[in-house]
Amino acid sequence: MTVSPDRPAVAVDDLHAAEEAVREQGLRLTSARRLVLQALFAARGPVSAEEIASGLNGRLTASDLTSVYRNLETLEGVGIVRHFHAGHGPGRYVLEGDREREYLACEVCGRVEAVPPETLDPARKAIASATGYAVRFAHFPIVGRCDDCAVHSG
Amino acid sequence: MTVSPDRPAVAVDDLHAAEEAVREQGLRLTSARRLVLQALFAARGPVSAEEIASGLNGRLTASDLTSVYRNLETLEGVGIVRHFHAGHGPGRYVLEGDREREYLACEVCGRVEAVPPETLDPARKAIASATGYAVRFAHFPIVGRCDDCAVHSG
DNA sequence: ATACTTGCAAATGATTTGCCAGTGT
DNA sequence: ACACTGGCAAATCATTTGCAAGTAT
Repeated sequence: MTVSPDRPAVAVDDLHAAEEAVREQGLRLTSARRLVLQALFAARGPVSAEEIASGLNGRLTASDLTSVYRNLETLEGVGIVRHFHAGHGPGRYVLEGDREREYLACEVCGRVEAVPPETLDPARKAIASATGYAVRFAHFPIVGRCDDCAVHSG
Repeated sequence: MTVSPDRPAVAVDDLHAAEEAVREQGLRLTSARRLVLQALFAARGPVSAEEIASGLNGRLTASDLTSVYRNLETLEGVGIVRHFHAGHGPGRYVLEGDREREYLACEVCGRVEAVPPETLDPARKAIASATGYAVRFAHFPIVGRCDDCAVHSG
């Protein structure tokens, strides 16, 4: 598939719930796995695999980048993690518990902001009636110009 | 910038017009450059740098991949070419003359379809009033489930 | 003539794969 | 015990960069 297929999202509210979800899949709860989860909870927002592996730049225990990638993939399989691409550069990973957040990226200033899903429901509705597509602005952000940048240019 | 900045688009209708546009920028019209333009016109849709370099799989003269990348970048600077990402995998390049087309990608079956901009104007309007963003669905497609796939699954 | 370009090799960045040793259950 | 994992090296994919040789203007 070209884009990440839809998986049933599993919203977990804390580290403990996440560990439960992992166990429920018959997966082992290893330290590397736990570290990835900890980082995701500590980050409070989208982070790259690299950032997780570095322990969020030293704030947490560092771990092996390969394992981080493998665990992120596993956790996406479980449904508690998701990733998206905000432009060129590494993918950004988030907990599904940051539920349904969708992203807006400004093509001028580069800012990426998250909005709750309700914000985009009208747009979703408009797209559905125009094209038949049930949209999720999850894997890619919506790209445009933010207020500020629209004002300061053509 | 995280995403490709907005450039004034220059819609060219044929190879000749494209070559004029290149000349007008004081750029040289080399055979490698011309080959890239030819491929873009022959393709009638999004193509990867690799596909262009292969001469659209043998239908045209092949050329060096590095030069293709360099020329695509140059042509994006001129404003007659643009690229977007339909998912993981290589970027896809299109002529701006395929003016303002925007893309819808189905996350289930992987289909990517182009729609004319008017189709998405209502959605654009909805996003603008909800967020203040002036949206262009140009650098990334809109990801969702197409009609067919929505029917055959949850 | 000479600056812009090409083409090839090598580098880079992101991510994946192979493989064998390590460890949860 | 034994299959699931971790860690490290090496491979892969997309794209970029360095540089000497080529060529539009």
